[in-house]
Amino acid sequence: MHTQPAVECSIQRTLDLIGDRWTLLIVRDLFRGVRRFSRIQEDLGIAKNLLTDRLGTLVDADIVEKVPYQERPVRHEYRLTEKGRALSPSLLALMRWGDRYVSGGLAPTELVHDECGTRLELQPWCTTCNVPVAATDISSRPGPGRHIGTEDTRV
Amino acid sequence: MHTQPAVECSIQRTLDLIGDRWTLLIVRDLFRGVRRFSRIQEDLGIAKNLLTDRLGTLVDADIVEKVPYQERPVRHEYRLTEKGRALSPSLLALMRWGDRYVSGGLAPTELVHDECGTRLELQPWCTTCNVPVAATDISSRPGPGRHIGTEDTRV
DNA sequence: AGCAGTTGGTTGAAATTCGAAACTGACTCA
DNA sequence: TGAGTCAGTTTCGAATTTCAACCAACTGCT
Repeated sequence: MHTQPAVECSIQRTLDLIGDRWTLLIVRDLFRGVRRFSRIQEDLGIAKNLLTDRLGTLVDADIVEKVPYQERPVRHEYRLTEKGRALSPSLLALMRWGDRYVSGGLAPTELVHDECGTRLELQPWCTTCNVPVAATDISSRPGPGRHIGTEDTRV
Repeated sequence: MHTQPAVECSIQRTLDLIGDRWTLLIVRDLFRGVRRFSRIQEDLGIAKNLLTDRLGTLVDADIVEKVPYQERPVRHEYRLTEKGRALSPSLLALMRWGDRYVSGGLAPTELVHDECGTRLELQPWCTTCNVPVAATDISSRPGPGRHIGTEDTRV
């Protein structure tokens, strides 16, 4: 069996993995098609040794894969795996929050649905009631991945 | 007029503000009702000087407010503002990602709609087509908050 | 063949940030 | 009076990050 991290919170587990100052920005660049070491490095202004380190962590975590795009010399680019692409809702949520509260409501970049051009929103959505759910209408309860502890807390 | 940050990306602006190792965990604790300095400190295991610093940043950014909960001695607790509560989709997205990819599909904690108990999901949703949108069906374009630069890139 | 240029790094020092523990000050309660 | 709590501040050694230089493999140009 594959061992679970000790901490009993998926937010914390996630942030332990990708919650430093650079990692999500690297993932954002990969989403935008910036996939090569040197392009990412100059785009972000990150130190090269840190980029080496962070990309290694992402590859180890199976969020990113290193694929050769040419032989002689062998050069690689970094691509998001399915696990990495699954971070898109998180990035979109952070982006929409920034649009609204840091960029003063004026989005520098809009994300749109390919097929129809509609700007995308991201809301917790109740599939039963078919309504958007506000933060104040959310409760939490222990789920199947809980090993110990019982407390029911409000979100 | 209120000055915009120099960087032309709401993800980066957001992460510059709250993208360090502790800040989102502090916000998560506030969502969970852990609101006092000492409770947050022992819950997270964060050094007290850092907690002082991060809470100060959050208050300055109007994400958190410091409200007295008693006189003699004056003691304060930290509460999320509306801006802070608006981070719930981001936290939910990170949590669902962690549930799926770090916790092996077994959520330690489930977030549910108060009124009906349905577990909440978070997906980019196209309000025109009324369908969930996958990462591969998203494009980006410059929005009204863009000052310079023009590139249209794929997400 | 010789040489500059590109890519994707590694190495090592300096600056910055972090963490643990000690200390403070205002107050309570016995 | 004395012990305890809460919300910090200060201090200092340790860890992390940054910055710059260096390197190796290969290219294309002359």
